[in-house]
Amino acid sequence: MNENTDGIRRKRASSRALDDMDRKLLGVLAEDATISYADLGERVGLSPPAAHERVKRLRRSGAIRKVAALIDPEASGKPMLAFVHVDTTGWGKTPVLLAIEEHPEVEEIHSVAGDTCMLLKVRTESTHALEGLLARLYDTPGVKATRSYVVLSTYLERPVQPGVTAEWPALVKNAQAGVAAFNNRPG
Amino acid sequence: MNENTDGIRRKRASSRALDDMDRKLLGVLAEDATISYADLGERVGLSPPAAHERVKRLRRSGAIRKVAALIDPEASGKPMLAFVHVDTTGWGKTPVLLAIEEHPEVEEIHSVAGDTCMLLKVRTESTHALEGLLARLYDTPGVKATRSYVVLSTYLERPVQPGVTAEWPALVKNAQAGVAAFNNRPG
DNA sequence: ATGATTGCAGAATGATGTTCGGCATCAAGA
DNA sequence: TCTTGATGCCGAACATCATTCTGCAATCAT
Repeated sequence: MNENTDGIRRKRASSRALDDMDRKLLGVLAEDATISYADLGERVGLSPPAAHERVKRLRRSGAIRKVAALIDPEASGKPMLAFVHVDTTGWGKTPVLLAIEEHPEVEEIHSVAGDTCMLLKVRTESTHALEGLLARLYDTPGVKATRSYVVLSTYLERPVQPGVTAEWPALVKNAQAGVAAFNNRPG
Repeated sequence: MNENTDGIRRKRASSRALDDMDRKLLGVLAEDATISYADLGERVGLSPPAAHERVKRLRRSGAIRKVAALIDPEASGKPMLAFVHVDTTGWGKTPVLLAIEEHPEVEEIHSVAGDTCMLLKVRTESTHALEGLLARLYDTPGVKATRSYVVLSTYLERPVQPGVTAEWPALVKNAQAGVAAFNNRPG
């Protein structure tokens, strides 16, 4: 066997699975990326160069997409948040819908399965601005209807977290099923 | 008048409105916060210390919430994204619902206006993990029903942008409003 | 058993963050 | 109009940190 024993594409050096140390590093950097490598290394139990090496690898591999300043919505003048469900006539309306990403108010555009076609996350200055955005949507050919869910309070909003829940209590019927599911995981 | 003329709480030094330079800085830093102050200053037309001073102010004022490493969802082992609408019996179920934020799969929890009470953004390892999370939700007292919108494709997903749309074409009823909006534009 | 590879620590170096002093600009009040 | 205070910027100095290099230890494969 010219391959490792624990999977098909392990050890390919540029896209390896994250180990515990990587997740610890990501956990710290996801919270504060301005930390020095000395402090970072101390937090995870690594020397500064070792921490730097692993972070560099995480960046190259794409595990760290980018390091960015997260802007306060209210400070940027957009206190209103809403999720907009868009129903279109037929499929393939995505290209024309993507035009609205020109507006900095639009933060997410997803195609979803369910009783709606597209889902938008938008952040606007006011109700008027939301109305303007909806008007812009209805001007788009193929847009049949929209339903807006205006956020009243945000209790949690954070970026992608490095951790995963190891075990979902209600789903583990027996130990064997749990182990089988674990071994079949895609990562 | 011991106050500035252009508003109630201008010039309070710790929470001032963002000017054009601030938005330019935020625009750059929202994309890449690893840039050096020398390059940052060059991008916006400022000396390194001046850029540093303004960025420091933006951090102190809270306009920059934090500088964080943005993690690739697939690299962290959570390729599945879903929005979950939660219907509860009556109000005030938020405190018990907040317990699920323990799971790193849960990225957002909002209370919304519309035909549902709460809205969750969750990112899971698999459909099984999503099922486990839903089971966890149904175990929560007061949860009546959930509707999940599984994301098929994500066309856009970005953090809060510094800019705002100055003018919404469909909303401009007369020239005067348009000119006023134009003059107030940030860019 | 042995050679190759990987990952980490310590030290040196270069780049960068950060602070300081001085100057120009602007607004308010005499 | 002149003065006074505050603000924001620049250039230079200084301190800190990122980054690289070398060597060593552990691991895996032959």
